[in-house]
Amino acid sequence: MIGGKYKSLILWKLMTETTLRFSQLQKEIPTATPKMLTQQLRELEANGLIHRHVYPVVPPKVEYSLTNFGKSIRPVLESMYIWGSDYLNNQGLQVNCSMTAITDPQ
Amino acid sequence: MIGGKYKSLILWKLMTETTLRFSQLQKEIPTATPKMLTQQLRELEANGLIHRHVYPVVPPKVEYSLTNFGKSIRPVLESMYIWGSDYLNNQGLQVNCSMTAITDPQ
DNA sequence: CTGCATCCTTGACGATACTG
DNA sequence: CAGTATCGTCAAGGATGCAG
Repeated sequence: MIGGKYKSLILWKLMTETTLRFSQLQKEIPTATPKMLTQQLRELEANGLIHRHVYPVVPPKVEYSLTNFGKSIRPVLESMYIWGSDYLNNQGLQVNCSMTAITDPQ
Repeated sequence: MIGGKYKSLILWKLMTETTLRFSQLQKEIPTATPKMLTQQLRELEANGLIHRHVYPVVPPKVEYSLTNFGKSIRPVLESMYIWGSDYLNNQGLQVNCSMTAITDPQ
């Protein structure tokens, strides 16, 4: 369920923003191609973690938000974030909250 | 750093057992081939999460244990375990603490 | 703007056999 | 007992182009 490369980051962004458009997610996660972003968003939706709201307008507008089930994993992501922050601080590094900081550099 | 398929499970086993031999880990994680188990153990060691103690005896005896750094991720694994358990309970399922329960069935 | 279709590369992982 | 060596597969992910 959390197998994808960007899923945890998507969820993390949605934790703090409550609602995000597709283009906003692209800016937040520039390393993810549109294809991958779409794919992982659909999988998160299929697993009931996020909700996809399509506005029937031109140009298209789609907003993503967490479901209650999605919100339930907040403690997990928080503990991961805390652990990662502590680790970086011990290394004398800054937490920049981007891909390179939250995810694994290895 | 936690990219491998069995790493979180290895760490989890070491959390409760404090020290485990290679053969014990094989029994605990039967789906992992010796090759994969070795590989992931070496990576965890390289990342400073576990310690590998080799006894110079015949037949060989190797024990694995958590380093202090490895112990520091306990809160992360615990929150994941709690979240997973809650989810399974809501589904009316039992927690069996094996691969299929802790990791993602998807 | 928000995707989908297609092709391609890569490396994680599995299977099997062998060893000090 | 605790691995190593080799080969093979397969699917995740990237690049690019097109579309409603």
